[in-house]
Amino acid sequence: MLRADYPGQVCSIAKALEVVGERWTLLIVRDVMLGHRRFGELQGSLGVARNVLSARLQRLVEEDILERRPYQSSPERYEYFLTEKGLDLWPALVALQAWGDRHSPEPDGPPLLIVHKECGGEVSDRGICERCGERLHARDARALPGPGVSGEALTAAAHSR
Amino acid sequence: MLRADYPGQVCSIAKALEVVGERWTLLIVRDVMLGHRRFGELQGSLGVARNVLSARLQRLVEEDILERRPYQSSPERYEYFLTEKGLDLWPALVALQAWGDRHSPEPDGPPLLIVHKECGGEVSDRGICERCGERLHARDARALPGPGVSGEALTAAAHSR
DNA sequence: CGACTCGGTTGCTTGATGCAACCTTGTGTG
DNA sequence: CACACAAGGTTGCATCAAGCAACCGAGTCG
Repeated sequence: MLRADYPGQVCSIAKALEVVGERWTLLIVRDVMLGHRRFGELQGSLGVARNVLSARLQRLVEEDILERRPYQSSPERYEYFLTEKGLDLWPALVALQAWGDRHSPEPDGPPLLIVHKECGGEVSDRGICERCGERLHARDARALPGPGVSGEALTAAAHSR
Repeated sequence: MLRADYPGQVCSIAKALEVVGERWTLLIVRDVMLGHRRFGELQGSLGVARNVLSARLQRLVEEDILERRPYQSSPERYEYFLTEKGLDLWPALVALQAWGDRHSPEPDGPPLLIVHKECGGEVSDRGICERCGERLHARDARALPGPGVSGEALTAAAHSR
């Protein structure tokens, strides 16, 4: 997506999409949620062009969705973490994932399962635990490889390629 | 957003964004949910370029998110309606709107309130009625101008500019 | 007969994206 | 010491999508 400003729109969806509606942005957020924190890791996992990734990360930090923290000095190297604002995107991502699972399903089932950390129940499209009924937030849930994920993809993920 | 294909991604979020992640697409879906059904109406409301709107509508119809129905013949004129697949995007839109409201609020409050048709209760970011607790779908809810919408915007909306 | 409406399409310009090469700071190897 | 390699970018260039204005075709209105 282009750097999207939607002039004249009063709508909050438009405002949200101005930030997270650019191409790659939501996928970057998802990847950070899944534990990818470093530039190279994100680049390899997403296959996005490096300059574009660089621009998106900068914008996400500016918008206070990601935080950039050094994990070593000399040479300085950085990791990206989600802020509270970034973590708050979780329900939207869960809803999108559920929509994708429902309407263009993998033959063997969903590639990624989201489960409630505490009770192990599956999480619904509304971000609510199907087992215990609790209304969850990003930190309450964990993603597991689902039945639809292929062997090679798993291996690739294990090597965090 | 560009016509986004995210090669090599197994993720359902990526699959969802391939379709609805293009620039303008989600805003078009939102607009149709709000009752804008015709080409000119959508174009005026969104301010999107006509060729882009045309391309998006075509793609949305191909993807079975919208349905194109004639409402008169000679000359043939068409309206766009959401399919079930399109209506299923509602939870994602609600989540995005809630995120926008929370993290870049209008000074006077949200521009658009979503309420449960039956009981009039406000709808949470999870698409659940705050009053009666029911888990809602697109057809169960209605959007009302909220406190944050300015007088002129209301007038403009009334004239469906 | 000319102006207007609706729902587009066409052509041109601008700007974002994809790709490969390069840079900088530092470590490991022979 | 020279060389290769790693991480995290930046730069330059080609391509493709978006924005804009003009046009089109079928039909209605005055």
